Amino acid sequence: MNIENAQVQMRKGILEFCILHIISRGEVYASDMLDELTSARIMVVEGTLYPLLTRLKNAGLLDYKWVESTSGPPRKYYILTDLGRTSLNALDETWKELAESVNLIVGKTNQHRKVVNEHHEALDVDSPGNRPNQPGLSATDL
Amino acid sequence: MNIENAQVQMRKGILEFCILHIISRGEVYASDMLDELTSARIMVVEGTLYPLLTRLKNAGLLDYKWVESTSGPPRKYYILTDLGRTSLNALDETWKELAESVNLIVGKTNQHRKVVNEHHEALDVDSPGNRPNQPGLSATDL
DNA sequence: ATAAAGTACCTTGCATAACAAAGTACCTTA
DNA sequence: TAAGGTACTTTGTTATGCAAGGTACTTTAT
Repeated sequence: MNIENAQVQMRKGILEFCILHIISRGEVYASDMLDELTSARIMVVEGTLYPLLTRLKNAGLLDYKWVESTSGPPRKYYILTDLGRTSLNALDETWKELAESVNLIVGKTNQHRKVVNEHHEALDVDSPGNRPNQPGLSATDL
Repeated sequence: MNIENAQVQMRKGILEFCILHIISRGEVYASDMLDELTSARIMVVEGTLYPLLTRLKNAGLLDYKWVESTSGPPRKYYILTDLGRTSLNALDETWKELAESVNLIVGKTNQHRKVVNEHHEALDVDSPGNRPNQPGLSATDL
């Protein structure tokens, strides 16, 4: 396990959520989705996206229709079903809660760092006083 | 695939990140971690946590020492290695970027909903005018 | 003593999912 | 008609979450 792996893991869970969001705004096909995900700096490849779309279709969250293209093979344009819309609302909640949970834990760490830092400053007779703008220690990090 | 599955997926990626954060604040053993994760409403079971700790240890991000307990079997107290600390900093960045990416996509959907809604209102001759505080449509959702 | 309950850590087997890579098929252009 | 582009699909590998069951140590109740 390396750090890149962990970063990949972190992105994994939210993919489905993002896909549903993108489709919720109107009919799109796979390349449209890849474009938008890329522009949001979420890197996804075809081998991930297509099976995911198939799973969501089989789960009844998506539907699609074939549309002829003027420049290439026909495309599968996806839309959300009613179930897909309901699920997306639920996932909106889940995302909010998840972000809250993580920020709670990260915030607690920053709080801890701050306390430790103040303790060290109190013991440090050579301390020049306040040290504003130290990385990771400002109140806005909470 | 059901909606619960998607919610589980969403939580998956951030587990490692949260564990590293908790350990970064000082020596803890598994039950301490489970308590904190639970209080942050992140549900994890032993069968998930122990293998994860072993993986992080083998990857060189964690170290541990056995400590006798006054009320039960000995405990493994974990600490971060230097590599673990470096990795945590990288994951802090990753989390920030991920949250930004997701909020970008969710925000775009809310923007879209707003436009669609305004369009419908403009066509709706029976419209009583502004409809403040409609769910999911306020500016603060962005 | 000894059984029962509590605590802590570990392992096995299964299901899911991301991804790389290779494949199929259709369309346009040279 | 061959080459290149676009779009969708499939296969095999790997990682991982988790349920369930296991080992081992300690305390408490009988």
